[in-house]
Amino acid sequence: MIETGDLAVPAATVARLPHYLRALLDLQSAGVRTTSSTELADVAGVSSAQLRKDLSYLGSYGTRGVGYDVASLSTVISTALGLGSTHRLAIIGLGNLGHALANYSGYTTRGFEVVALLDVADAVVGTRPSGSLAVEHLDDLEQVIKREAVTMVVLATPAHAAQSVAERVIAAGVREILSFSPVALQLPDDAVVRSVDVAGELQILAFHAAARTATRSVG
Amino acid sequence: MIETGDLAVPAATVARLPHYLRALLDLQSAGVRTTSSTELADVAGVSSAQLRKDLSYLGSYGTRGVGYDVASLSTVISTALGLGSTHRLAIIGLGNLGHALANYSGYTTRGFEVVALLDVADAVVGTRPSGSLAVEHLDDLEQVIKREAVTMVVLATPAHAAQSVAERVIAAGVREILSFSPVALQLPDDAVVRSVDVAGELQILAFHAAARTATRSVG
DNA sequence: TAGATTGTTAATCGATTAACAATC
DNA sequence: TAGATTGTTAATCGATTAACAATC
Repeated sequence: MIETGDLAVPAATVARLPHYLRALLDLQSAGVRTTSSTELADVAGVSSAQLRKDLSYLGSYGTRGVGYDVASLSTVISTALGLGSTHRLAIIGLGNLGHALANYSGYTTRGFEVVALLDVADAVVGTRPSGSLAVEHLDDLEQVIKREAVTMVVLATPAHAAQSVAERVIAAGVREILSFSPVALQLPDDAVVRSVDVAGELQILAFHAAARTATRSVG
Repeated sequence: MIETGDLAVPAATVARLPHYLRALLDLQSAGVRTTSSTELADVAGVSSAQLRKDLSYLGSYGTRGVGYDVASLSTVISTALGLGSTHRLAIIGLGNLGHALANYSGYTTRGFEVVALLDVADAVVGTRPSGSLAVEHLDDLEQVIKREAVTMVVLATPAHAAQSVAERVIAAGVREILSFSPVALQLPDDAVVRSVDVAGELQILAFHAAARTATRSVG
């Protein structure tokens, strides 16, 4: 359960809210004005029971017998997700992945803005990987976070650097980190870290592939 | 529960096995030969009770009073994850992200090999984004999958193309897909899809940030 | 009113935690 | 033997599902 002033939302529900928002925006751009829990759940890839249960944690925004207004429900979810205010991102580490993340168009669209890029390599510092922002040196991390009022950090450094960089980020007052390093960061409890581990995801798929083979040859 | 010939492993446990493997390899390269559930759990970022419970699904590979042999436990987990055989990957969509994924060094190392790159853009087909492999045209998807004996696909296309490309991938006999498109793919039950949604992860962080603010201002 | 669909309750299921007997 | 640490059992907790009363 993640407690907000007025709401208490299970972590599993929070993790699905972005899917619902995406599904609503898809429906909206397809011209759909009103939807049902069945339709929306279908687009989002969950069961209608789960969708209704999840939405119930946010309040009661549907109309019995009718369904949900697409536009207003997306506002409700956007607001719950804190996308009203803009989140200012710094991307740390501009290797392959950091470079791609700097050029990713996904956040600029809604609620997120990349305001700083940082790295340690002389070859990279000073360049403009996304055209606009120039990469600054990691030595200046604390100043840059303060100057740009950074509220979230995307960590795309090599694994061996992730822990120490994360500590500096936290010390500088940032609490939200999205890490692409496959290491468990040891940080204070009030830090929120989400991790994306591409190799790990592939290994999970490999487990399923192995299970399929083993099951087929036995059963 | 994911059933293998001899094992039944909960999905939540499977999702943590890559962390354990990573932690073991870290310990190994630090020269540690024997570890305990406490130490390993610490490095992997879980509780020791959870680690022991998870490992128990794979069998009984520790020694009471002593701990676990780092090298042999990593073999056990590697094998369970199906990393003994090599998995042949095709990356579809070579925009920003696909380009970064093609150059990612993480998989080449262990059990995974990128054997094909596919895209639709004339400007990209024929180029060699990672130096070696040339990008082929998506029209030839089925042939390429057969020719290269592709077993897993990494989907990095724009969202609107993801569903139809995924259907072709499945029809061509591939069952494991790692998708970077933030859409719920509607596929047969025997397909295994893992999704990575960067914007979604940021939104989850934003929820936590909003919760923090709301709680602080109330409590 | 009759039909549709929400929001909620209760039942089920799965995952986590804690504690300890087994055993090196 | 005494100390350490696993593997497992039982208790708790959280998440999902199903069913339906409320209500548009």
